[in-house]
Amino acid sequence: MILGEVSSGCWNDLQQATGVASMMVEQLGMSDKMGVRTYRNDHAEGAQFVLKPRDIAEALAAKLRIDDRIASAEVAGPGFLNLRLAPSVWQALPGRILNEGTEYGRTDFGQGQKVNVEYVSANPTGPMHVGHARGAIVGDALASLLAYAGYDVTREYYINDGGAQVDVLARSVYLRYLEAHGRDVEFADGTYPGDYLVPVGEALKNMVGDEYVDQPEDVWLEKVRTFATDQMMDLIREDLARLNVTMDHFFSEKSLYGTGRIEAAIDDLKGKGLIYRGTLEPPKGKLPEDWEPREQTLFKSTDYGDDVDRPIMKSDGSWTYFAPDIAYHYDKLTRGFDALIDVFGADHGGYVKRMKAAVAALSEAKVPVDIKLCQLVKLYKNGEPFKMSKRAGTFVTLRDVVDEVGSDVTRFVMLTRKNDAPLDFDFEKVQEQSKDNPVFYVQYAHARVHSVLRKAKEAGIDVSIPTLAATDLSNLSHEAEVNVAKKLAEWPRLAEIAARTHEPHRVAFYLYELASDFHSLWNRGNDEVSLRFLQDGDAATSQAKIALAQAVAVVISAGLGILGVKPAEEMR
RNA sequence: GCACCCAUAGCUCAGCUGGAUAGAGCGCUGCCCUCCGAAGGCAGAGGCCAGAGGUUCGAAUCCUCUUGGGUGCGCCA
Repeated sequence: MILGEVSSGCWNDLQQATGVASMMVEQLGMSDKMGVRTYRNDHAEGAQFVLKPRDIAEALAAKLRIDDRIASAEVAGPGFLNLRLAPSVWQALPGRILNEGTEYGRTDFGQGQKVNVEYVSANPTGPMHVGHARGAIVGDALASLLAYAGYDVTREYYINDGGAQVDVLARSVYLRYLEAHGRDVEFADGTYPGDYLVPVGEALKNMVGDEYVDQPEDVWLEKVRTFATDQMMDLIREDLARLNVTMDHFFSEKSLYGTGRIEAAIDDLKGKGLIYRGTLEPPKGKLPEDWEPREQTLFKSTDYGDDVDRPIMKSDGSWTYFAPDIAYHYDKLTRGFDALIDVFGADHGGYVKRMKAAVAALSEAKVPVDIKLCQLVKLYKNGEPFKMSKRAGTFVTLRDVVDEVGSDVTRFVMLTRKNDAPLDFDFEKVQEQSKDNPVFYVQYAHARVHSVLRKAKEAGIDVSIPTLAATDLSNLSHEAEVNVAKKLAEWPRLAEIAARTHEPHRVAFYLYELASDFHSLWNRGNDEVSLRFLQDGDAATSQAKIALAQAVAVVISAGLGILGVKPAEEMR
């Protein structure tokens, strides 16, 4: 569209390069110096090289210079094309951002595809701990990010209420129940001794009185199990609410049993010839002491890249954990999702391949599944590794963390690292009010904008959004101001990349950079009065500068919104 | 033994589909607050991107191997 007609054998390449160039320019997503790829025809196609990269770049530059949004276009090096955008391009941006609000940066990249994001999925056997928190936050932010990028997102929690661990829970609650009746109880290995079950035992007593006392397990187990898991889920929901994590759907594993749903999923695989009776080789290395070869029902996951086939049924005929999980993912597929994302803890590493194999088999490789593993969170206090063994047990609960530093800080900090890298969480550092604490730095930038707005209002300047959006910014041409505008310009592209790569931490890093550029501009105002946002007696200039500042606030709000963090209007 | 993840400045980490001189904070060095927007600011030093091969016009990025870490490994979820 920028180029006129080009008649050469390189038309396709030129078209592509032009597309890239104009896309970058249109979306303003690039810095003023961008490297346009020098292209050459693929040898495989047998096409001939007619022009040298430098010549092509030269030709391209000549055409690009015609566009008045391009201030200069110069060829450098072996064929790089440096474009400098006209100041008017940057100056037009804040107005656009103010008009669009936090919608600026929203894209239709996802094209409304249905994506299911499964996260948290902590066993309903106790309160959430810090490890769960990271997965919850990463999943939640990823879901928001995808929604921002134009996907139709469903947030889902898989309740593991079908396995042996909830029987253990029930027995543990039963012990607390007996305790509530004044009995002396002992918590054997394989029960949950945590104090958090004390009120659950009491609640059970209040509900059923002494009905279950001295009764055999088959009388009370199922009822206590249901009661206890419900209580635990209430606890977990409360924890999630504190963390500002929302779910669209809670899916019960139990609902898969006895309803033919597991069988249906396995039948699907059976129909594809992927289920068979067989005996696995013993694992190499550390051999389980009680190993003996047994014939089991296996899923042929090796057909889809797994290392060994996986058992779906135990030798006693009951399902393994894997079977309901297959059924759960089968259910997701039948609900018509175009893509699945599972956010798991690092301890599920060995589970990734078989799950991918199962989804690939069930969907005939049509539905991609991405499994994000969140590495461990190491807690520190005053630089010392920190372990809290409070009443809840030997782990640090999510509630402890949120109570101490707040949900905003917890969320942001948990997103300042790639999910597959371990994370250090230092209670002191995350609350520090300084430049090396990204949470504070980003919040502070937002607060500063609001401080400017307050002062402008006091000075009687109209800072309503429509006014600011319509303000002429042509006198904002200082490098520090342009830098901020450029950073703002990156936002839509950044959000899209973060969504495409399923990496919400990129948003956190971007916000830090934006805040950094903004603070830098602010600091320049210390020396150069002309760079301050409020210009005494010059409402028009003030409005122009405030428009830029407000645009920063808008983008920070949008970014923090994705991360699930509330922007601060003032620092205390 | 096998699989997955990781290795970037002294430290903690960024780095989009491979592109120009690899970035930030801390720490270090130097300069800057009697007043003005300093819960600081500006500038600088500091890197064979673990090592070795390979693909490519071009590699921190892709492939193979080696070394060094983390995690997981049948009837636990």
